[in-house]
Amino acid sequence: MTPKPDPRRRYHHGDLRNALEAAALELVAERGPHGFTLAEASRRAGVSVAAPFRHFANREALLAALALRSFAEQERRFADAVSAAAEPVAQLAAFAAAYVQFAIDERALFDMTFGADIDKASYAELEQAGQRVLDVILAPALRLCPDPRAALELVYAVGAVAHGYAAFLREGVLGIDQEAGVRAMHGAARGAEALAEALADGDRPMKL
Amino acid sequence: MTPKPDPRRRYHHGDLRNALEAAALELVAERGPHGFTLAEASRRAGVSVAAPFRHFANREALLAALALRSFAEQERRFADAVSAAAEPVAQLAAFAAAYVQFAIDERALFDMTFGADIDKASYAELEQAGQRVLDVILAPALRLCPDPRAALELVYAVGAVAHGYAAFLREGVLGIDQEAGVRAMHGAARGAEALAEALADGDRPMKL
DNA sequence: TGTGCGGTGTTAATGCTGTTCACATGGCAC
DNA sequence: GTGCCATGTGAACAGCATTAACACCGCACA
Repeated sequence: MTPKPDPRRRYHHGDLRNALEAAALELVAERGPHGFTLAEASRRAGVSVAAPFRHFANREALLAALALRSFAEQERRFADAVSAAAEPVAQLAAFAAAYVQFAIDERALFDMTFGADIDKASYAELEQAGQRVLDVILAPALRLCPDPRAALELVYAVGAVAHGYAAFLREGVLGIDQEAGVRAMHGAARGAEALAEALADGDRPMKL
Repeated sequence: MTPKPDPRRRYHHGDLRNALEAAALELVAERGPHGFTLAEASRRAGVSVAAPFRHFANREALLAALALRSFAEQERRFADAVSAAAEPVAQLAAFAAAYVQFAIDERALFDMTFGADIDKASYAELEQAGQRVLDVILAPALRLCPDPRAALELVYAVGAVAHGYAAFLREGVLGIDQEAGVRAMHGAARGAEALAEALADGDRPMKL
């Protein structure tokens, strides 16, 4: 046998950090958002249960690292989606649709960012990364609402409707079949359009 | 010492089920959504760690019971809020505001219903109770959209924006001060109005 | 007024978890 | 070639959910 038919057999794993993150995502995908266990991830990576602590301060730190990756991936995807549309309203709708699409395609990654066991206050970078995700639609919002304060409100409104549909979909509120996903994407996109047109400057402010 | 300076000292607690639920809510309020532990709740109720299993099949069942209480309380509150408004659009806005208000006032209860460790599929009553919460705005939605299918879409859209703001607030995305809560309520209410007017029949369907 | 049964509690034990510690290994800089 | 340091190991600990066997005691029934 060559010395390493399986890289995990070596005393030094070589890429344990990534292996652990991958195993964690696997576990979340298989067992749900709380099915992740340091011990099980270690087992899958072929190392002892103490090994992860050389790479992460604790269990939460591993989850935080994954949440960071999730936000980065979201930012990338949503920026692509936004830049594929021309008009601000369409850009906001594209963002909302992409948000729901991400929750479908990368359910495990999506689950890391909300409701995971992460005390966000302990990870300042996480908050910033989360904000950057919403910053993706700041430019189109500003084209609709030149007042920065109003634009920010539009950003949050569109983010809220997108996140709401994604959360409903994830919880099965809209059903568990594939069509539920399609309805969620359409609903989110249509909701974003409605909010954009209602909150855009030039329209009358809503009564009360 | 008298035999029972503390009612919890008796061999039979008398109201352990409720005591455990109360302790669980206390723990979630103190330590966050995942700070709940059967063992700690038992300690606070003054019983052994095995006692809870006389009242709940397992840890998840206790959480499910609380989620059920949460949905019931939501239904009650939201129905009140809706019936306090006259016009359908205002009713939807009142629902959204009340939704966020609930997330503020009863954070622990709110946390039980989303992202808790409950496998909803195992608790059919939970799904029904969750649906009933949204049914609260079915009547006003039907007044705006006589077509039941369109009305349901409006229900989900308003629910999504309300839930999105509540989730953002809970995660600190909108800030952690009291004013963030106010902004979330206003945003949710305004978003609900915008969605209601955009999706109401008689208006032109959104382009695309 | 006794009596026994069932619901509700206890103790003890199991196996899993996160975390820490002292120690082992081995690749890389010198 | 040698020694250092990052990265691994194994053993240990405490806390957790869960189960099983046993203890208590109030209430229905005689």
